[in-house]
Amino acid sequence: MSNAKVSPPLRNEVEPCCPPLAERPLTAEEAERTAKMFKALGDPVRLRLFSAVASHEGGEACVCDISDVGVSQPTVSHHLKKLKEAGLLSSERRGTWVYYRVEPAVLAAMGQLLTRAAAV
Amino acid sequence: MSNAKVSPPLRNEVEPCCPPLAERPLTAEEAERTAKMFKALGDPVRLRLFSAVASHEGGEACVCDISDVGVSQPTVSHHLKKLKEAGLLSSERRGTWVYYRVEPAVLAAMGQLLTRAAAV
DNA sequence: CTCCTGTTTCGACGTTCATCGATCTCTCGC
DNA sequence: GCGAGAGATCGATGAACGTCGAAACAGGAG
Repeated sequence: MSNAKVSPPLRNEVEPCCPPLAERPLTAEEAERTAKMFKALGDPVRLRLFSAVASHEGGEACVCDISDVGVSQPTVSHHLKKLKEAGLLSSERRGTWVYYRVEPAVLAAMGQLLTRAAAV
Repeated sequence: MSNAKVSPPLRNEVEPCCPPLAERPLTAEEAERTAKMFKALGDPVRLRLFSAVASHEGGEACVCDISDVGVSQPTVSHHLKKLKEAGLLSSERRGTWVYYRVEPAVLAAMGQLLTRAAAV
């Protein structure tokens, strides 16, 4: 791929992402958008990686600290990228190491999406 | 796994599903179990079907009422089966029609799983 | 019993995905 | 500059998944 220079609006403004599941039937695009986040957490390895980052102090962790999930290093990097694309994690390079941290706003949105569905 | 009778130090006995994501790093089997539920909601069609059931009055709906999601009817049935296997829906036959309803307890557990992760 | 309607199951097909080894980029220390 | 370590990217491969049409199954109506 030769789009190394491309830098589109990749920022996921996820606050208005999705209405509660029990409010009304989701439209096709709402479902498309929301399903991406659930799908990101729908893999055991990704879920472990995410949990490892979320449970680390400060809500952030170096890749080297969480790479012990039973898969190869490229696979870990691949899954972290997926989580980042889903808007659940953000990454920052500090010297030699890369740190990932959770996005609490997105998590809260997903949580309310479910709890409000249960409340009704 | 053959955990016919588990009685470990598991204080959250709400569901057989999962500890909060930010409590500690999930183990392999915890992640395996939890990921199944997220994966069930990780498909746009399934999410629309689930939302359609959840937003219907009484939290239950006939298949014929929610089959308008843009895919063939066998596909709808397939996805409803997946949601049922994930423990998110339950089905009941009443005469000619089959009604699906949401499982509020599982939803609440998933919600807390996320909101507590965000709270920390 | 026979037809009709609603729902599930069965194969099959094409796509997506998780995973790996090899390679590349970036940063630091010498 | 050069080598070493940490992560990311690339290309390939096998498994899992979503989708469909056809057929089977289950009840109600005539």
